[in-house]
Amino acid sequence: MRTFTKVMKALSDPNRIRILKLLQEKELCVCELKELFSLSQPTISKHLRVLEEVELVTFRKQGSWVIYRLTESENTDHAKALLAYLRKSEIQDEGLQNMLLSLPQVDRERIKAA
Amino acid sequence: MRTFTKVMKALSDPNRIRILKLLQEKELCVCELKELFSLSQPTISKHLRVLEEVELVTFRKQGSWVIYRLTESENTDHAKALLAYLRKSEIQDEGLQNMLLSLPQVDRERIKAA
DNA sequence: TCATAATATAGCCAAATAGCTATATGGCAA
DNA sequence: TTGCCATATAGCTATTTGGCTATATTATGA
Repeated sequence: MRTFTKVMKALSDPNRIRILKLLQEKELCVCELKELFSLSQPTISKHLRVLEEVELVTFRKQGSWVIYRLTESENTDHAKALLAYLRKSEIQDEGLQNMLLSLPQVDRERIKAA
Repeated sequence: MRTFTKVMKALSDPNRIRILKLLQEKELCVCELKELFSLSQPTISKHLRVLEEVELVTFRKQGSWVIYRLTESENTDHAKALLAYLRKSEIQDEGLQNMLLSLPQVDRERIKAA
């Protein structure tokens, strides 16, 4: 029960849904997400932690970057099932649409150079 | 977006999940749910209102009873999709198991007589 | 080694939430 | 009517949550 409701709670915040929908397109580091959102870096990190705690996302470290991606696997637990559901769901949201449009221009190498 | 996250939030409380799993078995009035849960009647009513607002449940009135049931339909919106998911999901919870066991004995006619 | 960039953690605040008690509303029966 | 049962609403409280700023941590590069 606890697992289920924790996953649901993780999915009940619009910014976390936006993060997941963006990660559907490609893996992203915190600094890239920070550039896409109008949120402070610690707030982004906190959301990522919530998503990671219920295994909706995982990360790898590359230098000082922490690069997040969706948990992928054929498991049938709630997190995986709901990620699959989210993937096929159309989520109407202007903010998200704009982020998806600017996503191709977002690039950690460029952010680093700046 | 709002619709999606509101449904998720409705599903992020253990007692509301228990209510939905019980309604999977049969429709129930508030007084029957009150007998199953260790919660005050207003708290039950509040949870039902949350579920009703996102169309996870509907109700009909019969005398002074308000009888709730799962929203059933072939629609493909989030509430319906997640009800279907919940229906096929095993939710491990001792409290819920016990309620399911005593469910056959719960009967609004008997409660009325008492 | 030291400075800087990327990220995480701590701690604060305002808003939301889940519980409660008290009270209002609506239907039915005497 | 009047009283009672079932339910809903109002309003309180403790806790959780999503945001922030300030600070700690870690990796890189000069």
